Amino acid sequence: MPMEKTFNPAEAEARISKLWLEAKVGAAGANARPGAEAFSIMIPPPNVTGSLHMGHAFNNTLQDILIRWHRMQGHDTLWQPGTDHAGIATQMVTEREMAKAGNITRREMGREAFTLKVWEQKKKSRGTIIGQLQRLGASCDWDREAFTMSGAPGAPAGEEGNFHDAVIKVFVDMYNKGLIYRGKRLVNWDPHFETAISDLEVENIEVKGHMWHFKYRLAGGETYEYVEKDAEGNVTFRETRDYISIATTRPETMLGDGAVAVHPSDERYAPIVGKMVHLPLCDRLIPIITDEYPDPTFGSGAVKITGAHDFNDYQVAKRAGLPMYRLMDTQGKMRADGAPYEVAVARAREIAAGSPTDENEVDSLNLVPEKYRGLDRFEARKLVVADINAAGLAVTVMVSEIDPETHSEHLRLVPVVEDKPIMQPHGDRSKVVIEPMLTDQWFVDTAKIVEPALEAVRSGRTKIMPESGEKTYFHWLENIEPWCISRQLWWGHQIPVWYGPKLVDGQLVLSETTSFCAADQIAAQSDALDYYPCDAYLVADREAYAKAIAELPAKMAAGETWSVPIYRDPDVLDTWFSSGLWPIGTLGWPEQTPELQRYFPTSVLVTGFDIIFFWVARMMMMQLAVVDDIPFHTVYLHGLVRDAKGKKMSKSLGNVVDPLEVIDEYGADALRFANAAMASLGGVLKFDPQRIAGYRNFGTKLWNACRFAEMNGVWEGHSTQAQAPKATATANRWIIGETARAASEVQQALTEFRFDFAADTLYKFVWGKVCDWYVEFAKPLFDSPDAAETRATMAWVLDQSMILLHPFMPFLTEDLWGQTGTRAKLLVHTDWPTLGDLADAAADQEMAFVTGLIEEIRSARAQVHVPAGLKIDLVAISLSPEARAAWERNEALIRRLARIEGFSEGAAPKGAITLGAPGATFAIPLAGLIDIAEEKARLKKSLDKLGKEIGGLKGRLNNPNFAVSAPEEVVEEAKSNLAAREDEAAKLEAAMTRLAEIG
RNA sequence: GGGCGGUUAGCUCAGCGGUAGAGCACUACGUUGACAUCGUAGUGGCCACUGGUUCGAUCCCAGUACCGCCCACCA
Repeated sequence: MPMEKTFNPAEAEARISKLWLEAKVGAAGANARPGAEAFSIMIPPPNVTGSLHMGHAFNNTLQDILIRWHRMQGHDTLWQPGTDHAGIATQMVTEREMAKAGNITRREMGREAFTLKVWEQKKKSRGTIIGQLQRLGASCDWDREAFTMSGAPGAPAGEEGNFHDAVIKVFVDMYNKGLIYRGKRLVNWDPHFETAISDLEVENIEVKGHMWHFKYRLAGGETYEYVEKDAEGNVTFRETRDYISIATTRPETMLGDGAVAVHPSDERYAPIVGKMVHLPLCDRLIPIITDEYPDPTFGSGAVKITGAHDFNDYQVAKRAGLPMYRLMDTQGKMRADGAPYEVAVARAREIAAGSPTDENEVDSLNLVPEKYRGLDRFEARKLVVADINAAGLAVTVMVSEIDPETHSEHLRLVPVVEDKPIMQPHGDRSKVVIEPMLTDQWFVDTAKIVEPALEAVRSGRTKIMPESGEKTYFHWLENIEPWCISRQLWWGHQIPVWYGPKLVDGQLVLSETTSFCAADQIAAQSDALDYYPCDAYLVADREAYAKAIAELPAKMAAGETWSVPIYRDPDVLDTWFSSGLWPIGTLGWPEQTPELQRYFPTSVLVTGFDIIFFWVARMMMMQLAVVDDIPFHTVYLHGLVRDAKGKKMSKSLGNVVDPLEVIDEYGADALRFANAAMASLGGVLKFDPQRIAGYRNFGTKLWNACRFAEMNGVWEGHSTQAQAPKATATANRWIIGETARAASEVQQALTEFRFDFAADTLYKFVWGKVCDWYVEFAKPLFDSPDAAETRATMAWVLDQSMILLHPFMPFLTEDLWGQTGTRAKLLVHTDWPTLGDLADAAADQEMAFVTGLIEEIRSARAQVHVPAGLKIDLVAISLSPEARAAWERNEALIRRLARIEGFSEGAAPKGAITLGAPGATFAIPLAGLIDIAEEKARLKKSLDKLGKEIGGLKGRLNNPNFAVSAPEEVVEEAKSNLAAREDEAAKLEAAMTRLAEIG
């Protein structure tokens, strides 16, 4: 059956995809030579939140190119696929879907039932993602598909695996090594999801804010002289004050202030340091303290200190030993729990006066006055400002106003409220304002594990490219902060820690807790049994635990038999804690599997620039901490895919491009080739559909070259040949050399991860060399004695084209492969060529003469408007022996491609166009056809260009310093260049003279 | 505020010491034993600016301007 006129992606992709899947072409080790080196890539696992976007298509195209390239080279390859449970994001998507469907909420449903819902979401999204990857042509080992929560308790059937075991084991090991700790710290709190998040999950966004100025009055009605001086020490302002002025952008937090801080060197406030001020609206006194933190030149120089709601204040409060009163609940509302305000504030006064307390009591005290309790933090802000203004405690300024009715001017005091852009932290998922919140959380002590991760890159054991990524990596790791890994979510790996009452000197202390970190509940209970002098039993949660503990003393007193309750930490781990283990976890660790031995450390990680801290740095730290080895040898970082104008693709802008739609319209190969061509190092990747269309056309071009070959019997009896055929015809020798050159350039480019160079090389070779020239050369050769050799050459050249293009355009090339000759193997498993240098200098030179001459003739014809269909004559004015030989061997070709009728040798006729070629001068007699003026213009243009070049070369050669300083070969090159240009110019001058004779 | 990158043809980008490149777009013409998803020929650049190094700079160095991205606690 003859070939179709064009490649049909829709039909072929489905057919070939099925073929590959059934043959398991991507299985680990498929097509590996015995004893072959390993090459492995772990897919960056997509989140099971939905479907893949263009960034994924780009990222996975590059990985597939690498994997296919290595697999064809006979290496032992593994491309490990899988997905990420993506805790917060997937929980969010599931809740949103539930809300859309009008179902009950997560809390109404309960943890266990909700988790099952998320597993359903996972299943759905996973199916979409795998389908998309397969449509893109990704040749992963699909039988090894992994999931970051496989094997977790409560996982439905079909979700077996041991990733969960690996995660838990790492946690337990790190806990035992003291690399993980729990503590009450100020963390970024997301009031929407009601969970802590890490620093990296916070986006600072500039918003319009305000700065308010409040007066905190000195206790006991005291006053002081407030004096401002200029740089020379001259007094510029002086007044008697009974207050200190503070500024804030977050007035509602003043309810939790523990002090006012001033810089120790700030003379303005020296008289009142150590004194107490009234905290407005709160019936509390707080001290004026000194700390290095306040900047005396900013605002009033005095800062209110709210240790529980600001990261700077937290540090100051810790240094000064101030109590940190938490004001808000998990939803960012002003607290409404605990004792009435009067009771709480009375206790706070006692504590301020020196009454002993502890962290837990301070946290339990609700110092929010009754009228603000339960208000949203932004509502509370408005009310606090209004109340302060009403109390006359706002710093004010005198303004003059014109009464609109009486037109009389009068002065009025108004509170100072500055409009001020402020950087406000937002949750990267929830988009709500993040609240610094004092809570108990788990942390990885990153300082203890960061050094090997830095060293591995410094020493080059792991290479990050481009180099700028390396700098970013160092900068972040050198300034690493503790990593908060606990999340108050339901979807994720539950922290393997159980709590029970503490034993001090053999005595149970019910008010305190101790922890048991163990791989599972049975192990935890066993640890508890070893620890307690009695039995221990598991209770459902913290509330049940508190109830059981409360009942214990009575039981003990009554002499009943009793045992202690323990409960499990309800929190789950940050998603990145588990994705941080992706390289070893997917290979079966902690089991010492053959795959782990074979494919770890992995060869390359291909991922986006944006994820270097979240994932790359953490994988480095975690793998080195857990198995004491680097996770990958090379990290290839790429930019983010944007729309054609460089705008970020977002649903709200409506410029999101779905990769499946692109594949439907242009085919997967066109998208893939465009991705490769765009993959220059660094920068933004602009997605332009026109470019995709261009590469679709490129595929058609190759297709039609193969179709042309088919029409000429090239494929009859053809079977795959690794070695180039022996050829005598110049064109055949030339294209064989060009093919080998392209192959080695592609090899070099891919070795250096220059996908763009590789794509460019292939495009230019297939279109510019094979289709533009070789196919044309072959036409006359098919009618010559060299026909058989030409068929063999063309078959070989096109085979090589398919092989070299296969990693980039797998569907089209596999389809062609199957339609063209007898194939021992699928193309996906065909040997990658190692051709060496097959260039034939003589053939190259001769073909350069031929193509040059043809282009000259065509150009001349077009410029003097010779009708395209008209055949013309050619006269050789002079021919060197080499040029004569080249002419004679290629006459048929040149005649055909340049539309030449008669050929003669002799003197240049009058009224002719003159053309130069290496070692030869030709003329086209066009009496009657030629437009003298136009031809003169053409010659003049050429002469002008030559003149410029000759001028430049002469200038250089006449510069005495050039000959002295420049390398000899550069000088020689300039000389021979000059000679060639001058020769050419002389020919054109002669032509000009002849032209002048007739016109 | 700190760090990193960019500025080359109308657009998107390569190049990076020795005569400026590609694709797309544009213009003209379409004859050829595959291809109109095509062919042939063309138009189009003070390589951001200012200095320096060099025989020679788009390329190296310094500075300036503008544009990105990342990080950052000025209340």
